[in-house]
Amino acid sequence: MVSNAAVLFPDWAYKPTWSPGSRQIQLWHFLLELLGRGEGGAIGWGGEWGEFVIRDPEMLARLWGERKGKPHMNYDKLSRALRYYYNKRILHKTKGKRFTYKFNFSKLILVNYPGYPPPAPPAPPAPSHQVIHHVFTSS
DNA sequence: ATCGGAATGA
DNA sequence: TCATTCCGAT
Repeated sequence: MVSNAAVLFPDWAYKPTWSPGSRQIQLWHFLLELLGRGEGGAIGWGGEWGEFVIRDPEMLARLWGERKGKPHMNYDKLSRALRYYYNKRILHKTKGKRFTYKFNFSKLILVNYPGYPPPAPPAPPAPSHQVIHHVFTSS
């Protein structure tokens, strides 16, 4: 079966909030949750890596509203929250494609890690003799 | 549909 | 800080 790629993050990727003890589920966590679940109707992965399509905007809003205890949530308001992710570089819009957005996975981890370096170092890179190195300058 | 300012809440 | 709400502009 063509399974959805499970997108799992290490614990520390799930951003602790500024207010300890009152952590709230974040929208992008919720989206990943549905996406990873292959929840069917409301949302699904798109063509490119990290791209997703909202098939049923109002349904998604309903689910999000239930999770947050906001019965009057709708797509207009949910999408405003998505737009705030643009500056944070968590998401961007796939222009020209209706209801289609794309995760910036590489940024997600960094942006949400409270103070590098990570306590648990990732797998040590195994550089081959043939290396294509791309240097990213941090902002 | 999509964008982003502004006020407000938790 | 991350939304929620409202809304005028594109």
